[in-house]
Amino acid sequence: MSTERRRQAQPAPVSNRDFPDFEHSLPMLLLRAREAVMERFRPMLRGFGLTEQQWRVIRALVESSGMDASELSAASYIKPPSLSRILQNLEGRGLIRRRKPRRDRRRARIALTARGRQLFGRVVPHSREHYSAIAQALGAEKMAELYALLDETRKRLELE
Amino acid sequence: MSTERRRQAQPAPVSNRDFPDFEHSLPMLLLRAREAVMERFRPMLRGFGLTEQQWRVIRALVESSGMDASELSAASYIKPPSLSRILQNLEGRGLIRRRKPRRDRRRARIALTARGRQLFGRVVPHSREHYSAIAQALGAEKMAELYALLDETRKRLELE
DNA sequence: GATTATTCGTTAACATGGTAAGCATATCCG
DNA sequence: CGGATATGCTTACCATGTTAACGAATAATC
Repeated sequence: MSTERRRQAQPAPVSNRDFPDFEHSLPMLLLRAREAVMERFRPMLRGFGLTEQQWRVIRALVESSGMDASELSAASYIKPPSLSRILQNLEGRGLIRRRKPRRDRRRARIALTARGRQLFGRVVPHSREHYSAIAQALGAEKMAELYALLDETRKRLELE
Repeated sequence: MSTERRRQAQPAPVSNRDFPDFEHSLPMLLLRAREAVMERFRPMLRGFGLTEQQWRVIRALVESSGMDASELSAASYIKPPSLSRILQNLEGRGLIRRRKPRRDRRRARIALTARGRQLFGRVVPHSREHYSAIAQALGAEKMAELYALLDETRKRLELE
């Protein structure tokens, strides 16, 4: 870091006080932190032919043996239009299955196939490793703090 | 939940312990927190015909009167391919300008036009309002904690 | 019970994310 | 010098994000 010239007088060029510096805006910090985490997962998932979002869908499905598309959308935090495309993809690959309940034929019950569960089982150990590495890099304490803060942040901002 | 057959012999249905619940994985928490914040900004930006990313680019440019595309990419946290398209868009609307330095004609100097700066000026007050609302909802204290934690998280995870 | 309003999922249209490859220009180095 | 390498940006391709509108099916209202 030999270049030290960027630290000049700068008569405060427009951006100032209660408008946070670009580098320090909350959305930016959240984005960068998330990117730092995901950089570790993506290559691994890609090795299994999965995107981050496809993996989110599979994970959500594992925990409940079948849900409506709406529930799945909420659980995976993927909006219906995106989810719709993702499900087409996963169905085409035989990882999930869609059924139409007779009583309400607007809905679609989504469930993992055996193939889907099997893939999940193959990915989990790798995922686990990354989580461990992250937990170790951060320390259990800061990790817990961060979790709590993020959750409260979301709660306080969502309702209002 | 009348169907109880999925709980068969299966050597522990894979998902458990040190593999965090889906709802509580770090990437998920970061994503949801960020979404809670951005939900407030997007409609406002949309009112000015801007996407979140276009706004990031403009903000980055305001703070420095001209940068190379690479610097801009790093500053706005948008990868070169996306940035390239965004710049075409903004240039077409007369919000930014591109110039080719003579000494290195691979590079591209990007700068805001007067029109671009003007738009920035019109958006800032609204952006400020949202930031205030967020700061108020969270409280200055938690806000500071969160900033520090996020920044440290990123640092610890990026290098390794 | 026919009309209206809601709901659920999908498609459409445009913009971005992510990876790989392309192309031009600069730089290295024998 | 001149060919091999590296750099800066763009294109290409596929997947997803975001908003709006659509279509089928159900629920609500009179």
